[in-house]
Amino acid sequence: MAFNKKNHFHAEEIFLSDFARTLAHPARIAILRKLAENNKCIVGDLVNDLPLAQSTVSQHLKELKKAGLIKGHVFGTKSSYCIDPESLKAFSEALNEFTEELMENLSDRKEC
Amino acid sequence: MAFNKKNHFHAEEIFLSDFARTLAHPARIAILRKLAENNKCIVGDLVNDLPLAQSTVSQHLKELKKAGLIKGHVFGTKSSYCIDPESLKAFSEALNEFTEELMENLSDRKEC
DNA sequence: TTTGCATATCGCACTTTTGCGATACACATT
DNA sequence: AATGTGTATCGCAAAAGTGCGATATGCAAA
Repeated sequence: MAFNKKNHFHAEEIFLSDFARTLAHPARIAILRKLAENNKCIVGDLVNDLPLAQSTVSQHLKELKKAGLIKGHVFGTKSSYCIDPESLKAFSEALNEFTEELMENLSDRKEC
Repeated sequence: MAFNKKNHFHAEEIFLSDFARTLAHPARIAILRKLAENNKCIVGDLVNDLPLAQSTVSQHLKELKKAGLIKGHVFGTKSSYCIDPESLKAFSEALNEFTEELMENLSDRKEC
């Protein structure tokens, strides 16, 4: 933001928007898909599957990790990543609660 | 993106990430909350409730509208916005399917 | 019709995100 | 020890996002 106003919003609004931002790139969605499909993936394979440079993929992995959605393990010269199921569940539930909350309020009324 | 590579990703990945991007700002989360609470809101009230200038709020509304999540109605000199329940439902379901898909794959295996 | 009001849009500055090549780094192999 | 391999990090450039004041626009009231 040009002049950060995050402090002026509620914690949960920030939590939700931060999580949404983590998913706000097709590459990161694709990475999560692949990690789930294969349970875990070595970085090299991800790079081969994605239309992005190795350094770029590495950055996206870093962001997902920072958000807590994935975990990284190093073995030898390679390293692999996998989804953190706990974290995924927490995020998923938070988002669900949010949309549920919105829809509940809506269902009471018809006009608009 | 420095050099747009959206074309290289799958349509659904783009759909999901675009939706996530729409939610990726606390102000837009807050706006959705208020719209749901009040069913609809005149812009002036939103501006009063948010720590942002009128022009900025207007821009966030524009983005939410562009994403299809809200609808705008003009009456007289004022205008009001409300959530589009259909669209909200569609988005919510898409996100759910995504996280379900991820978790299903994960539940089969233990190691990581 | 003039004036005022509510909202949208424009123009600009600043920040953040994205992408990539180059490089650093850690481990393996020879 | 030297070399190779796979990944992370750095530094930069370009693009997108954010915020706001100023202005435009469209309606309403006087």
